[in-house]
Amino acid sequence: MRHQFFRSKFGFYKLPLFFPDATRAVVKTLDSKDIESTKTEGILVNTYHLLKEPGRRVIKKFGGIARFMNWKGPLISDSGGFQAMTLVKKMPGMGKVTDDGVIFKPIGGKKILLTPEVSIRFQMDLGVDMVVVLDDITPQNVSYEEARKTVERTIFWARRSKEEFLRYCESNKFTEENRPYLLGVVQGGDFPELRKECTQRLVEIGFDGIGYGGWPVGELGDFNYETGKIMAENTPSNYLLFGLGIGKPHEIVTLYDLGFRIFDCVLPTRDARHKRLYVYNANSIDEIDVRAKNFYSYYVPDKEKYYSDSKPVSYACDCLLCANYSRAYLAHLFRIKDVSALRLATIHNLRFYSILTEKLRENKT
RNA sequence: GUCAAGGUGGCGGAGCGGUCAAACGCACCAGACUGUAAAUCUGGCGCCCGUACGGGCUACAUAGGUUCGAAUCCUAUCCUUGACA
Repeated sequence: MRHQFFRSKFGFYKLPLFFPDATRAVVKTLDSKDIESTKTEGILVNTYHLLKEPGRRVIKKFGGIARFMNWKGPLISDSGGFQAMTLVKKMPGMGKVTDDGVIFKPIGGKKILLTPEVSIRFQMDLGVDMVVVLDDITPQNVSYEEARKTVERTIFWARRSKEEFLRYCESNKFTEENRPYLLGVVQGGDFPELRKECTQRLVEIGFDGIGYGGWPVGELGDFNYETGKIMAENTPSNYLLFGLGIGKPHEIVTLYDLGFRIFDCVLPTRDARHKRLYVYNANSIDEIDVRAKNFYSYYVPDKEKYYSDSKPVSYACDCLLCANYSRAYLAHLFRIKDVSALRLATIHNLRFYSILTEKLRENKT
């Protein structure tokens, strides 16, 4: 039986949940009350970014990130590996990956050594509900041999992370009931046998769930659902399956059907800032059918044809934007480059995603 | 009225005899964005034909002229801005 609920300091939340990325303890252009208004239940923050700013001391003083940003809901932190790792692998001048961890030197910043232990400790200090192990990301288009190496290192690090996690829980007197979830991450790129092996070896180490790591989409935007299937088939039924960095609405629906229950992604928020709003192809929230073939489309807010359009962006939405303002007004805000355009668009897209998870919860499959 | 500077594509603004359908910016159109170096990036943008390489047509206030060749030089006209009356 798959999990039905996500345990958080603030209670139990029905799955599935989508966690927009509040990488630096803020969903860009929104504050915590805005996020709440979109009926978004949880958010994801990033270890690497928060380690840099505001840093360990401030976090400790507030007793965790939730109080720091006044967020009262599910909270997950990412290991920080993704940023350092993808950047270092893209631009070797910025640092390197060794068995010990990632040494990363951002432009104009000071060197940071991120090890599995450092990552776990800091995430525990953040006081989140789920911590994610540091993993070695399999880059796109690498050989089997190279992919295999990343899997080996991912497993090695996962084991060290687990040990560090147990140590921390013990010395800080966490119990099985109040400790955070620990998530392992599956690598192996597009090699099914590697993903399978990685999944099985993570399960041997023992986690509360595993995440779909690396790049789920190919160069042509084709999503690799096969990996998701392999993960689901090779994990105990009480494991939480997490689609890290996933994804587009229809991808979430498909992975949900495979057993995935947690997702996080920058798409709704970044797209909003880049003038892409998501709109259900329906005339009311009740009429939305997330299993219909093309159940949503994109709306580009500042087109000339909308300059005087008095309709809302969507009738199948009850967000701050759709409930109060016309397309014409939004277009105007974007045209004069007022920051409120980004805020309203972000609020709208987050509400789109929260409606998506609401629909999945109703619609048992 | 006199003198001066100037009139370039939807707008701003380069160019000042050939390599100019005209830099660059804005606007507009299309596309991308998946554990956020991203309020970003890419492409198109006179008209017509072609998927494209390309070809044709009309264009740099208007009308003439000089030249093998003009947005670029000359003349006239119209307009704009500034200075002086």
